[in-house]
Amino acid sequence: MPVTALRGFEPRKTPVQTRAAVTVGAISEATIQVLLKQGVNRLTTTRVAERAGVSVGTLYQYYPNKQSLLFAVLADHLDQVASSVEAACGQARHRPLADMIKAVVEAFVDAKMERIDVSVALYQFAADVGGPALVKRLGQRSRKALEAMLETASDIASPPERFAVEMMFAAMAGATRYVLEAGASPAMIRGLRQHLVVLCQSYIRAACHGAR
Amino acid sequence: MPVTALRGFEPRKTPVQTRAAVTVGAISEATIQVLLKQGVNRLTTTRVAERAGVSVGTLYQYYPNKQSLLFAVLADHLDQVASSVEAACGQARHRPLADMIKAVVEAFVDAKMERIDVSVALYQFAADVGGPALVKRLGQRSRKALEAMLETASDIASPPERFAVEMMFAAMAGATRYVLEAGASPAMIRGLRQHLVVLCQSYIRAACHGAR
Amino acid sequence: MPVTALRGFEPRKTPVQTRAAVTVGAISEATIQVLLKQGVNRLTTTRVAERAGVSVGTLYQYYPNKQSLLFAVLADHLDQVASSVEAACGQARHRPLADMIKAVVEAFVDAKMERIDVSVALYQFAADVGGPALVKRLGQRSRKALEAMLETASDIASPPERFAVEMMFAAMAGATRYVLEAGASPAMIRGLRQHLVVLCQSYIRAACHGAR
Amino acid sequence: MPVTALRGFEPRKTPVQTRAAVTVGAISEATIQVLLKQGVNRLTTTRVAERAGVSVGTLYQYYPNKQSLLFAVLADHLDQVASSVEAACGQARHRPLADMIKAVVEAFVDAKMERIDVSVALYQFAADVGGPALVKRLGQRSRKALEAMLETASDIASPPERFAVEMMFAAMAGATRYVLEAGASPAMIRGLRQHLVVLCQSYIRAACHGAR
DNA sequence: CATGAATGAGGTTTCATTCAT
DNA sequence: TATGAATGAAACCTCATTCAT
Repeated sequence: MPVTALRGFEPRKTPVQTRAAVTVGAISEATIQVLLKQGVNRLTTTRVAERAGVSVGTLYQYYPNKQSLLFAVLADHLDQVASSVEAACGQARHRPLADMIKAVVEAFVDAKMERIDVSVALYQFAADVGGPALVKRLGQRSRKALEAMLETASDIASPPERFAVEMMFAAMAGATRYVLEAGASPAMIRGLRQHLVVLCQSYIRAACHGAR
Repeated sequence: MPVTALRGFEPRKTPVQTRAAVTVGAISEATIQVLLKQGVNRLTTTRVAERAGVSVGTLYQYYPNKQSLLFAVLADHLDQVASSVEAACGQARHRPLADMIKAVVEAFVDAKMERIDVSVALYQFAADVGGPALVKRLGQRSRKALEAMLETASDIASPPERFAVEMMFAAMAGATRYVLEAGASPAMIRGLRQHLVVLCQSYIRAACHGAR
Repeated sequence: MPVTALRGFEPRKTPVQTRAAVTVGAISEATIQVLLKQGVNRLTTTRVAERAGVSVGTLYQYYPNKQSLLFAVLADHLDQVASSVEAACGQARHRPLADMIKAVVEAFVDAKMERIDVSVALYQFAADVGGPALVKRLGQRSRKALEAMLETASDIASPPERFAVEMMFAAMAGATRYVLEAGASPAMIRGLRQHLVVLCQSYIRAACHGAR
Repeated sequence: MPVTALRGFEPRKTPVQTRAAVTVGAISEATIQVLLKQGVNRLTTTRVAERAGVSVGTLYQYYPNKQSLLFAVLADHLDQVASSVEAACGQARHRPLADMIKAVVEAFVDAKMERIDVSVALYQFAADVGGPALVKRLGQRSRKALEAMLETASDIASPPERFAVEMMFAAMAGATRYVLEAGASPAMIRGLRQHLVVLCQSYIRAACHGAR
């Protein structure tokens, strides 16, 4: 499904030359800036180009249309999150289950919170731009990393079933979104981080028992 | 805070005459129809009016702008969900914790799934229209109902803290959204329903222990 | 020219019954209020009716269209001004020229200033509504009164020619408009009143000499 | 005060390329054409663009909204008038008072009459568009030029006070407007030109005496 | 007579995208 | 290759006016 759902969003050309890479970076950053300062509704290609210091024409050299631009920015962000999760999974191998979950959940939350404003801003257009499909892709990537990690847990007989891992991810991502969109105070974010650990730990433990 | 966040979305006038009430209903229904058949991007006030069999002018007699129309539809939906949750909380009083959670989670999921298409469609514009604030409000309402119910649980010493209840709701709502947006198959929805029960039960149990 | 220019602006029916007269008065007053509080661009028939405490339908019972309403309000105002000028002309008969002019100019300015806000507000739509023709009519009326008065001046051989009288009126009305639209301070209005007397006196005196 | 009153009417960008300059000129001219042929009420941005041979979008590249377009046209016209007055003031230096006044008044009237249709048409919307503030600015500019000229009059002891100069301008502009809006015949315009000279001469002479 | 819901043409404005320079 | 002027479809929204109740 992602394959079709995501078609047509890829950027137009890969920046091989340095100048091009700089331009693409500037456009990407400008998109986020405009999004933060003006909101989705005032996010226009012209404004992005202006802020990036290039002309609209140039923007369209790198992105075939507006959607592809937004898609790229969102994909970038989710990529970073996925990488964080994968890294955490890699480092937590062979440790007890509780430690594993803690490490992964905290990595996820921290990755999201590193730039709270951006995370929140991206929710605004995710739906328009293939966001769900991208998130699903992120979910799959994370699930695989989680599964690989859980295989190595030092204190469980059998790992939880695939669906449970996906559920855990869904709960983690969903609850985070909920809290962020509710206008997260720093205290709430701390609370989220702690409670999400407990939530995921207890769920996965229950899911392992159930799987026996 | 919702108070300010939601300002300006209220409908324009309350229909006093019968004819007017019919009109408002038709517009509301038409909005959902257009949303389902054409998607958010093709949802224009003109099209909605057309489908409702009234003129645009009439639409604007009842809704000051497009946002307020979408807001009303979303608010309606969330209201129904909140009512389901509250009803379930009311009926599950004085039962053991596990039963309570099961009842509430299933009520929530079932309310969302009653019209899956609508639920999914609403996510598309929720962010534009004060959705987060509305969802937060729904969260508060549900939390209160949950707390009142949990007070009466027959098998726990002390109820979980407020934040835990909110977390549970966040996880429930967030995971549901994730699954729905991923393009839920009937099998997945069944899985969601079952697993969400386990997830919430184990989390709340853990949260109660932690609270001791 | 006024005859054709003004056709179609007359109100629909003359209020013979008391209730009707009250309604018409309320609508008229409401028009001015809306004009003052919301500006020409927000002056709609619905809003006027609302403020007047009647329904739009009722408004249209008395005025065939929006223009006729505005026309009536403007005509009313100009009528009051014309009456003031005529009264002043009547009272100043058989006095020396300078006194005459003084009396008339002051009557004119005072009539305009009695409700400065209204005077200024009316300029806003005068052009759309046959204002110039109405003003011309006012000019003719005033000219006749002035001529009749000047005939009786105790200290001039021959009265000024018709055109000169009209010019005087034009200068008086025009300068007043200029000052009001420039955002008249009380000091400026006092200045206007005094200087306009001098201006008209010296002009008419010159015009009489020239006429000899 | 004009500074604030005029805010928001400035054009959007200055044409740098030749093509752009041509476009702006065409739009400006088209505005006048539409105004003359169709009247204010039928003056729409779409029609103006059409007549100018460009798309609406192009119009909005140069003028942020309809008002700013009308404002620009009005400002242009008033600028020409002001320039005429200034030029006349410059040329009439060191001449006797009567000559000065004659020169200035005739310059003013002639500037206005050069394109009577345009002058009259502009009155139609001046009020909506910051006209009064603009006219006030014109008044100030003219007053300064007049004062500088009057300083050099060969036959008066002391120049008239500031307010008198402003009054003269107000009377001149106001009377002209009155005559034009009354539907000036050529004969009336000749009359206006002559009488306005007398009016201003006699008034200023009186004002100088009064100032002694 | 009064009401006010309904009408719908038409106005203003935006913005993704193109293409001549 | 970069530029940015131009495009124009299409969106939102208003408001004078009518007419069934």
